[in-house]
Amino acid sequence: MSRQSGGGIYAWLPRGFRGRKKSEQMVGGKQAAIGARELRVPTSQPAALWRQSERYDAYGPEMLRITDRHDRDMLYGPTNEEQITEIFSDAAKSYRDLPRMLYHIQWKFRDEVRPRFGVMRGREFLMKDAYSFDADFEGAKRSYNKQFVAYLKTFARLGLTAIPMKADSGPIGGDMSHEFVILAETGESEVACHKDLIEADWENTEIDTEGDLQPFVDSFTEKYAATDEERDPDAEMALGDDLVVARGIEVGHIFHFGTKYSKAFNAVVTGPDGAEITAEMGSYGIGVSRLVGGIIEASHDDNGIIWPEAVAPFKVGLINLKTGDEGCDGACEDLYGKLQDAGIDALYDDREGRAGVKFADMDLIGLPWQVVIGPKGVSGGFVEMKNRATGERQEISAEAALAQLTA
RNA sequence: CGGGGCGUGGCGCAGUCUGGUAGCGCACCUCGUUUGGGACGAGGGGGUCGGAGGUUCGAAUCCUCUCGCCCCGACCA
Repeated sequence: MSRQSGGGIYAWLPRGFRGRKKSEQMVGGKQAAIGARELRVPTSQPAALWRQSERYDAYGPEMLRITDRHDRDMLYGPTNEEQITEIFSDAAKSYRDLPRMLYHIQWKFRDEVRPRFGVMRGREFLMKDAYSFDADFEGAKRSYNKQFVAYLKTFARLGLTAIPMKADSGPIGGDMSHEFVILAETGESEVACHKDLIEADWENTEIDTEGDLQPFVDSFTEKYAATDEERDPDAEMALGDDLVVARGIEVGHIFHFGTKYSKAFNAVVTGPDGAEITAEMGSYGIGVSRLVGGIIEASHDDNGIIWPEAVAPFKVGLINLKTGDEGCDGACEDLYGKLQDAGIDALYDDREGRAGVKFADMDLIGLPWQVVIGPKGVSGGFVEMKNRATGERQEISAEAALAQLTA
């Protein structure tokens, strides 16, 4: 899956990489669906940019500072508001350029005092960041709500129960900052919320993201949900049996921050009346590398990982029980070829070795489906198809298996 | 940054107290027997013991310095 290269720094090995890549695509797809456009800004940044927003000195030792050969101060980006705002500022001149939402998926570095939980909290990590630019607060609120809904859909698609919890929104105030927390046994802190928030099925809820999302968002935010430091004993008491307390991992954070950066970078457009409008901004993050850790944390059993189909490195694992046997090799290669032709990602175990090892390894890898082909099946004209999550097996023809996987 | 711990074949560890030239399990390679749920036998390869300096006839082991990593806390996607 991954291998540590230094404190809080990890290499992604092929199988883990595929899972991460799928997660990226999934997360990105949900951003595109609400109209965000993808771009990419560099990992290394000039310190001057951060001096302009007065964050260079404010950021502290978490920022990895670098000096280049000309003795210029640079840094490995812990986040990207400055770059994106500067880009927007250069390009947008008219109110007609608003609203605008941009996102990217990029590596960041935060020199955490104490990295831990492996990829869940590394120093170098992959993050999806979206930034919104609106003409006024009402517009910013619409953008915020779109992201709110997109986040619910994103996490639901990954089989995760992600609960939006009110977060500290700093000097801005209001309820325009939420952390999305998934529940997992090894979460880093204790969280509490109304049980309705956990039981909701949002993946299959139809939501018109162009309509008024406020009532929908309100239906969440009016229910109690709090991270460790925000908890309210009185409110929890009042909930009684509706209260759920569990460990949580923060995988996303959305917030509105007004004009802090648009002022610093003169992100100003001309309004319909010729007056200048300073863009209202918000930013919306999802820790993608952390998410992969969270998915595995939330979805495994004693035998190994159970990948959600949306982000599994491969959809199906093909096991040749008797490599070297003409019938088994032929049947496997035939099906493997057909799966590839159909565009189905398949992992083929053609190792020589004992059946038990292959079964155990495939369960450990945790692909959603397994197709087992052995001498019995070859002579009987069937393959065995197993669902990793339920353990359900069925003996069906190779054609039926193919049909089911391509459906 | 405070507190604790650990660096010995690819992985997990023993050996360190009480110095005598490195061992175990797994993995790997070869051959044979096995073969639908983590096989067995025989043989084999691989480590200047994190690094530097010191003490000593002799250092994985003792001393000094240094680097790295892990865990607990305060902090973060």
